[in-house]
Amino acid sequence: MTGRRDRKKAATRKALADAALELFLERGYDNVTVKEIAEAADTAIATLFAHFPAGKEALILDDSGEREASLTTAIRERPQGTSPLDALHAFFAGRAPFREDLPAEYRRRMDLILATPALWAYARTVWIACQDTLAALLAEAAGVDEPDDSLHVLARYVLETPDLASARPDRAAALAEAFAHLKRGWPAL
Amino acid sequence: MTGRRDRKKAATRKALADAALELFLERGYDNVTVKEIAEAADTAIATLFAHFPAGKEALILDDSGEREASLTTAIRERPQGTSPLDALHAFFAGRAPFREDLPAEYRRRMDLILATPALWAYARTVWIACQDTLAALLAEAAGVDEPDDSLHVLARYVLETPDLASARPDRAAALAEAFAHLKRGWPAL
DNA sequence: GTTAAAACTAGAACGGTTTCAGTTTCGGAA
DNA sequence: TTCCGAAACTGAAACCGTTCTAGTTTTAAC
Repeated sequence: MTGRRDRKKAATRKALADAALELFLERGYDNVTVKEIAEAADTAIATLFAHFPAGKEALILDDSGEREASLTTAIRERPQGTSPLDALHAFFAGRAPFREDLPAEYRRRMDLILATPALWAYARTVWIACQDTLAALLAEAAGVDEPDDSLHVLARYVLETPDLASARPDRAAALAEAFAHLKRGWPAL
Repeated sequence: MTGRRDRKKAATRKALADAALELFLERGYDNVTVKEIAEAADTAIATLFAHFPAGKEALILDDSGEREASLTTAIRERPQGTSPLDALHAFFAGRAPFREDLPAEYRRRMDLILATPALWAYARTVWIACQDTLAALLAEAAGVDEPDDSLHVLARYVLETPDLASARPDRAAALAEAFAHLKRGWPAL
């Protein structure tokens, strides 16, 4: 399953992502070209795009379903007596950029993303892409078969909230405010 | 004020926008290059970007503050006894892509936008850019001095709703559903 | 009529992305 | 062990949107 080939492939991918992060942190996202990244990782540009077909942004914001998985656990394994919306609030409040006490490594990375419009926009689209999954999870939590319009709307608002709250002076307060209103708007959850 | 120079400038701009729309409708947004558009309008590529610095998408989605103005009237001049949220609901329900009985000219254009991810995404960002304006309008309607987190959240959710509702099978129903929940979530409005 | 600003121009350059044809590397079947 | 085919990788070319540059034309104002 994990032969030499797969190990080498993973190594190439990691070399690319590492080189990209280092260069971005050093000189800023917009001042680094994919050619430089490929050279730093000692690969061809075509190889870079073979590993990250979603483009330059994906070098930093590697998705691979990790988001959907974390959302799923956040809802499915929430403490008893906790509403799905409270679980989601806690989920986001415990992550960057809302949680403050994170290792410097994470923080620098998040600061880069927050400071780079292209990266922040891409991060948002990756979260929004979870809308169907989240709507299904909410339906499950509500004991409904299929998510209807109402749950899709809620899922979208929830996933939009981090982007929105991050732009406010007090991010955590804005996040809490948003979830408070969502709870009022969807009292059944 | 409107001398020959301004008239010619406006003509050039219109020639570019017209050529773009015609070519896009004919062959699809992604199958038309800016070079072709410039040639069809008999201008240089540099001229195209001088008129539409926001890029290729702006050839179709010309902004120029028209959106903010229409939002402002929708809220300020709403019928007495109508809540701001009802006014916004009516505002969006009366526009493409929610209103169905529009001239074929508008419809083809909107179908193009809906069918082209780049255009649809750009349209969304232009609407989202009205967030501060809408938050201020909501504050004004609520008799508050400055919009707080709560109103900024609401403004964002409202502006996000058309994009969201358009992706649902019954657009108008999804729009209504979303506004119903927003009204519950912000009962003061 | 002169002048200066503004519109326009052609062409080069840049950066992200795709494509292509060809090479190397490896896993698995024979 | 050998050999075959798939997969990773490569360099180079091409494409497209966008910006830049240096220079030309047009027009408004004095």
